[in-house]
Amino acid sequence: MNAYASCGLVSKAQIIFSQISNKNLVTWTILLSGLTKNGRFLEAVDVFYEMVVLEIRPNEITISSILPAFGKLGRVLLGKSVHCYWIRSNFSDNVFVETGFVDMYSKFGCMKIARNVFDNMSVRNVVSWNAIISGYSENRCGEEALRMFNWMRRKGLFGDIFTVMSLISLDDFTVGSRIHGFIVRSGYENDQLIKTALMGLYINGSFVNDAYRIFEEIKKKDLIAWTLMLRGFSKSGNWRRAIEHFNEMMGEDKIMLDSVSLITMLSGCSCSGALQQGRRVHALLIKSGFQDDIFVGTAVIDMYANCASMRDAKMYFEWMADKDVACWNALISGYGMIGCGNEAIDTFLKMRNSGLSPDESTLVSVLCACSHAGLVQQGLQIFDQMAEVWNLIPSSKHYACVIDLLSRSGQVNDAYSLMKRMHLQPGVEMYSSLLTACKIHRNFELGDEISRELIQLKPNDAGQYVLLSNMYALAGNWDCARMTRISLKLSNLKKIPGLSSIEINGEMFTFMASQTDHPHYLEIKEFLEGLILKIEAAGYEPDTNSVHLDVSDDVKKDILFQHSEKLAIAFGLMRTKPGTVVRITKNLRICSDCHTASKFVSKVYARVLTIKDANRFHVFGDGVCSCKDWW
DNA sequence: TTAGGGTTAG
Repeated sequence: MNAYASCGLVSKAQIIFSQISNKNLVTWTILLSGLTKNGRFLEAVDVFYEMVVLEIRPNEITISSILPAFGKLGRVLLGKSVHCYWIRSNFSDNVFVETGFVDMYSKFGCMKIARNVFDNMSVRNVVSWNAIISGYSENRCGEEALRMFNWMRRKGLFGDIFTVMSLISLDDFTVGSRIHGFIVRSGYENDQLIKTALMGLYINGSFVNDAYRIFEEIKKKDLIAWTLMLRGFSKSGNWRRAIEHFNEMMGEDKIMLDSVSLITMLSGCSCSGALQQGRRVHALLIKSGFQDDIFVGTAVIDMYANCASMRDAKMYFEWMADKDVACWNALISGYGMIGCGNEAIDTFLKMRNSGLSPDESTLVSVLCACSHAGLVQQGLQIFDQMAEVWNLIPSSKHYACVIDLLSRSGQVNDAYSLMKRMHLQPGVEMYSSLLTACKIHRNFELGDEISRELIQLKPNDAGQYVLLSNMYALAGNWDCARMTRISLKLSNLKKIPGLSSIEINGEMFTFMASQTDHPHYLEIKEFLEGLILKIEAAGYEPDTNSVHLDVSDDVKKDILFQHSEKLAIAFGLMRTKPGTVVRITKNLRICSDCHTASKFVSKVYARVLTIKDANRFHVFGDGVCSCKDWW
């Protein structure tokens, strides 16, 4: 049994176990440890219960084998009762069991208890130290993790590869560089797992090129390294590279895609709006047998929803045999983003009828959908029912949705007082909703008050300065607008540049405003000049109010015509056949002049345009937008 | 017969 279990053939071990007529504690324990060693925690807990029922009293070996299952499954009560049993039974000190408890409580997030067990241990080895260090690390107590690491070193223990992994997973760059020397001295620098973990550290810190350098150093790149690098390209918005990387990865021998790599690629397609690549991945996952995977399925629904293809999203959803809350959430938020508020609410009701209980994200998606569709009454009603009907305490995300809902409908004062009344710390997104609404509804007095609070709350956010400066500009208060711009420059904060992307024949093209060095700049410029003339003839007037700079109207127009959205629209019209949908993704919110221009383009060129911005979808057709100008 | 590590959606 042990031989089979040790090389991953637990089922064989189970067969032998069932054939043993005189089972004893040792045979039971081998089965148990075989299951936990192979990640079959649920079955391990079942076996443990069976032992309890049969009154087979576990010894220290049995207990140290089952504890990882409790930790991984979050079985807090069961874990605690076994801890009580251990104390009551007066077992002698055992480093395996005690370390197991430290690890288990760490996984429960109970660091105080974990530390207490650790402090009371009479013997500790490297594994015990690693358990407490990684516990602090996983529970985001970096300082404490480092303190324990230093204490361990003072005790004369060097630490091993697991110690290094815990410190890397602190995801703290300063720590990363501080322990680099330790990594080199320890000789683990060339370990593949360490390299992968370091890649993750770089990617999370947005140093994608550094991550790629490590990736290239890895001689035998495994699926995890490939997937992590894919996430790196995708997370940094380098979608062209992401798609190339994925294709390259599929060409590698001995690489078999798994659900994680598929989900990572689908998530990239979802963020970028790469529908054609998304469809390819959809076909690929069916070919590789992942059609019944509920995680992959949710990622497919999310991808189609984020590519404005709700028909495909719904089709996949209906086709899925097993659905959990996340699948429903993906569909609901899809309807919300595209402005189909009633469909979102309908789907929400259907989900409840199917017997599933909504979770926090469900309610965020539904409230957000109401906000996008301007369904004020329905949104407020759902918000009021949250606590009573679904036993969900509104989080700051829910408040943010409702504040947005009220603000946009013009009830800015109500929204402001709701924010002041709630028992949570107001977040930046709430202030942003209020400030944008103050701008739209020209409530400059409240806008001024809100902006003061906002700058105090988050003085280091460039976006807030821009918003504030834009509001001053709209109010004609150029002095304040200029001052705000100057303080932004002085503070050295960088605002995120607006980028618009479009996928043409599976290739991604990204544009930045006034980017004259773009390889397609000249042909786009020429096309765009003709486009502007055509839509002007149809009645388009450039909205120079969208340019928040104190310059002449001609310069303002020049700036407007170089917006990244317009460059992408022009490129899309140039490179796609008449009748096809032009799909664009923008990382920030669409500007109001580009919104107006898109409506005219859809009419003059008889094309459907979809623009996904940071907030929602705009579908332009025959001179109108699906958002009904509500955004 | 016993404990610990790198990748993933909403």
